[in-house]
Amino acid sequence: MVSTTPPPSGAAAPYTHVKNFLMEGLSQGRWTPGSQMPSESELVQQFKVSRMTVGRAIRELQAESFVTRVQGVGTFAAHLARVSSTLTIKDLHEEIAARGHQHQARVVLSREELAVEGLAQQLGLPLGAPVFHTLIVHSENGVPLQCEDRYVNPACAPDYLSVDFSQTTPTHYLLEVAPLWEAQYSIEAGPPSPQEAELLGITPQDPCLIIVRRTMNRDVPITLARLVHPGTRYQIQGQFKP
Amino acid sequence: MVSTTPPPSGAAAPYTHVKNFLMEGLSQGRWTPGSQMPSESELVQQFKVSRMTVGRAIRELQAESFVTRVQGVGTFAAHLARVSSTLTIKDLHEEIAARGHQHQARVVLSREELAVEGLAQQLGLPLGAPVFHTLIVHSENGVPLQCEDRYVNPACAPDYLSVDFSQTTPTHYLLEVAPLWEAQYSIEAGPPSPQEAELLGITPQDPCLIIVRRTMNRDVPITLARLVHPGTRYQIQGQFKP
DNA sequence: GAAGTCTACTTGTCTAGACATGCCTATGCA
DNA sequence: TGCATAGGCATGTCTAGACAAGTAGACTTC
Repeated sequence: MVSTTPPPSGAAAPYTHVKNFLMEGLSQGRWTPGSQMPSESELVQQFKVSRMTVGRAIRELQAESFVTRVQGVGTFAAHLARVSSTLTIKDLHEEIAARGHQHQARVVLSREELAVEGLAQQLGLPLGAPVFHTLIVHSENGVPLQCEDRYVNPACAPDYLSVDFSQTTPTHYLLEVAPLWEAQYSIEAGPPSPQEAELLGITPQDPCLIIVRRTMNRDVPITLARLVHPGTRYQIQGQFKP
Repeated sequence: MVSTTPPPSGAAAPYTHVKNFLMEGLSQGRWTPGSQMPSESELVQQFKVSRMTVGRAIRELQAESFVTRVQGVGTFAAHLARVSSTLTIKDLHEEIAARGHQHQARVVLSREELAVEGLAQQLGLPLGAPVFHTLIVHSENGVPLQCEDRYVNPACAPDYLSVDFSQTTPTHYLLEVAPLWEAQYSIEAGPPSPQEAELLGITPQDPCLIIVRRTMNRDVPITLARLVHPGTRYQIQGQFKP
């Protein structure tokens, strides 16, 4: 028993053994969606571990929504019919930096404006209230990648207009001001506006990937952003699990 | 006896108290990203609970990526600079049904083909191996919404071609055959092919939202799908938290 | 001064048992 | 037959202590 090499599979923590056993069974259809899975005490006997250990394995599967549990009844294989899943969006600056490329930001516009009707509603402000408005073009190695048209609630970031956005991104700054938030987004394909086309160096006929995102901190809207990307130069990539 | 029973007025489990305390501090900037947070033993003393209880609270925050932990060093407020987050994709059929609308599927093509080079590689099959190929147009109340061009690994779904896809969707069927999977995707904006334009009733100049998705079950590729949506009629919506 | 060693602290994990809560069913009584 | 109750079982949660493993700083030795 003088094994110097820690075997990655054999010497794993007991709770991962239980978890893997359950995951395997789920992936092989051993427990079909909705059917009852082994109880904690059965797994305790089978794996010769304590109930806390089994409980942790199952609870993690529950958090990943592979199983559902009902107190007093049991644990059941989850219905995975819905394809709702998680996928990932990265901050543009980091994405470019991760590729080892140069990120440039050109601030086209940065001023205070008065909110018109739809905007005021989206930001939860009265009609005609002052809002901050920036328009920034982000480039990778000199090639325009994103046109960022953003409105910001002044109450959440009073110093927003005095930030040098050629050094940092609005997203990054706003994350510091309000670190925790939720966002609603929509992703669609469409043509750029004439101004956006000019800023991105494309024609108004070129298809663009457009993300509209509204960010809120505890029901208080922080910012509303329209991100326009040339379809030929940008795509969202990632992976997800059910 | 006094300490074990949670007071009926407090009503929440102790580990949620700890978790809420930490969450509040994070949301109020009490611990800035990267700074060290209280150790488990400090929280044990502060909340007068056992280490398991504190550990569970912190571990859940870690799973939600609010904190990062390093063995032997401590727990730290996570850098939320990356906007990597979860967003949701729903099954098209359910999405339409949820709106109370009618979903129709027209099977344009359903046959076995021989894999050409790029396709064979993507599906992990030898060159010239048989693959299943379907081309289906999905409509909402008669309006084409999606052109689904899909290749399927026959080993994973031998009966794929005999399924009536005017009744169910390939996604739904494949979920039953192989309930657990991972997927890689890319989302981009681009023009449709001439055939896709005709099937969708649009012109080849209209911008489209194109999702390319490869689904795998434990490194075994199941299916490769190209989903083309008219930009004016379809958008991905959802919400996420950091 | 550089290299190795010791120690304190932190997270990672497990145990064995306990009480509480919720659900189902069998039993007993009217 | 109808209803109330008591078990049985499953999950939900907590405790107090234990050992392992990794890190950083202080200390000792060369």
